[in-house]
Amino acid sequence: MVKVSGALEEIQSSAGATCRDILSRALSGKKFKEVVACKCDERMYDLDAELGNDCTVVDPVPLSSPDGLKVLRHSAAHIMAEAVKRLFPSAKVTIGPDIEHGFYYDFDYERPFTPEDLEKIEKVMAESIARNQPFERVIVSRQEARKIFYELNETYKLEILDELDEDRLSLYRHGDFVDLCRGPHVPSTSYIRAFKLTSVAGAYWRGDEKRRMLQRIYGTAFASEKELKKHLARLEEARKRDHRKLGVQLDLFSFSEEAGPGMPIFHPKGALIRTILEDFERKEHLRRGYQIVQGPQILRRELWEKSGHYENYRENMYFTQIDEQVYGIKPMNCLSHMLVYKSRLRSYRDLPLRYFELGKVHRHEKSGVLHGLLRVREFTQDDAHILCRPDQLQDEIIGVVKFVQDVMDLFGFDYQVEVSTRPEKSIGSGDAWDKATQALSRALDALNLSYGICPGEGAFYGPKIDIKLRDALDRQWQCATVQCDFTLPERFDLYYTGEDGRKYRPVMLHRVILGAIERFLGVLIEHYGGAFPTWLAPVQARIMNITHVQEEYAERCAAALREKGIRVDVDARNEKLGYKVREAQLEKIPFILVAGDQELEQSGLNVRLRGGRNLGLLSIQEVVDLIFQDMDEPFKKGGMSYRYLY
RNA sequence: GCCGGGAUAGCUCAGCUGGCAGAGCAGCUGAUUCGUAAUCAGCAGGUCGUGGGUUCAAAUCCCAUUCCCGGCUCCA
Repeated sequence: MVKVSGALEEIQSSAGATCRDILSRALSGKKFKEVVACKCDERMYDLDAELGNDCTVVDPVPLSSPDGLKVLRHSAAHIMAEAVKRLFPSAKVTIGPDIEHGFYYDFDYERPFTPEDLEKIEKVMAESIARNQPFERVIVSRQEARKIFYELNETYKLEILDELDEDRLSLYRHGDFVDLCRGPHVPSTSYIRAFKLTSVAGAYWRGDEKRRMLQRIYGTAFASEKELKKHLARLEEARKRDHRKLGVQLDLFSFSEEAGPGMPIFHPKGALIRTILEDFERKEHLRRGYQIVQGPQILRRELWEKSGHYENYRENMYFTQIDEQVYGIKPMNCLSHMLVYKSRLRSYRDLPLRYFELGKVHRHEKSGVLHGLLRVREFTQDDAHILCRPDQLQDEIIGVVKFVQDVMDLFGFDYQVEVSTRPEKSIGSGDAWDKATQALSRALDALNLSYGICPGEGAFYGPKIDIKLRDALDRQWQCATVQCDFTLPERFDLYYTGEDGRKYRPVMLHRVILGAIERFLGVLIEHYGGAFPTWLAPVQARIMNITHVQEEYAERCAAALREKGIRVDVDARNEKLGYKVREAQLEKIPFILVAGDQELEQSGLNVRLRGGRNLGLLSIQEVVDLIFQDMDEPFKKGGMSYRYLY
């Protein structure tokens, strides 16, 4: 007997029965039509796969489920490959997986594909879908597979074959296209009801920049035309939240070809926002037992040699020479923090020492990776180095992660946590790595955070925790990070005197909370869609008069609010109220305060919130209280507080 | 760094196979004094990213270059 999820009765299964047999009996015709594959014990199978004897519960995989979409998109990738081979027979196929919002397939072809090629490919795909060709799974021996792909001159497939361990391999065939593939696939091509090819891009074979560059075609597919349209509309919406666009619209920052790529220029409003963020950070770090330090912007080359940066990081560094002496412009802040530690003898009683610096760093990033504020060449890190005794490491990591948690809650971010373990090229003893890695994951466990593991992704000097945020287009960006370091204390010969009077090596953590202020601000702009919470809004309130009669009153009100520390301006232009309101809305100012005759008479202001809600006439004091209350609101959850006058 | 695409007024964009560089918004001036997302009129604004070439003639075609965009690699 087999149980089918979502069906009432158990189904009698016989030897050789396929998923299709079981599911078609268990589900209504309408429901069954939507099923593209089936799942048993978390493994997906083709609808026409035979059901193993040990399978007792079968989950149908409907088209529009996450798993169904994966199957659908992967199948669409095969259909795209078929179309490409038909149009460009000498193109060689490589791999074509489904990805988060669609699929891609990489081809090796003598010339790059053009947008016009994409249209042609789409057309041929539509034909293939209209023919409703079945996807057929064929199991062959390694020998047979080699023969097939050798005859097709699919050299990349032969390379993949050589790396597989299995003796029996599965191929999928539809029409005259065959591909080495694990599956599963939709039963036939007409299951692809809505698809679109979105872009072409170069991609290295096997992701290795030393190997050949292939042509990658991206596309997406959905269970219905409606869902595809919805997806494209969502993308369109997301583009409106793009911080590069909002940065111009809200006059926050710019880039100048004359200044140089990756060098952000902050305009008054953008600079104000980052100043508020930075002040908040200074205050919050002091509250959490950090000490603010500050080092020089350029340091002698010899020091970078000592730290290992000159050997390992030189290509990313800027240098300058003065009087025969080469200086490196700092790409990281750790060096001067080491020097602060070394400036006197340290006792075990002094530890932990937490040195914090809003340090501006320069890194020569490759030109192709620059991306608005999210990837720049000059940026400011909210950087700290914690030096502690080994027995303090665990608590220190917990403290940092808790800090990250509080701050992410303050902004309302969803974030992803990853622990990266020892890479192949690394230094330090296995024991030290194990202990540090354990300390990291234990800290996350202690705070009930779920996390992924990235094996071998750690820094060469130690394991790390990365916290990643998503931008408007769902791309992930690393912001906070906690990294253990076994080398710098060694290289700088840091030590402290223990209880027994002997020398001991302190343990060191590098950590950032926001990461880079520039990147964080970029993500923040997209997160809020430019509508900053009141505590961060560069202009918190705008007072507007209706006719020139109230102009002086409006100015008087503004002075009163400014006196309380509220960032307010006055729009006294000779324009209609509707016009001024519209502009303030577009500037996403949290409070619109109207001063008309009534307000003048009653010594108050009429309050309209950013969302459009109108609170009516309030006294000046009530307006002040309202704005303060709104500024404090986000801090309540994390037990933090912040109020600053500008 | 690599592959592809792009750059026209402050912003958003039109300008077809080479033939006088345009619109809306913003700006300035004037009129209008108005109650919650755009009042009307006029004016001004461009080395068509930069450099070279082809041509009687280049925003348009070719080459180089800078920067931007989408990916790859890398990373806060």
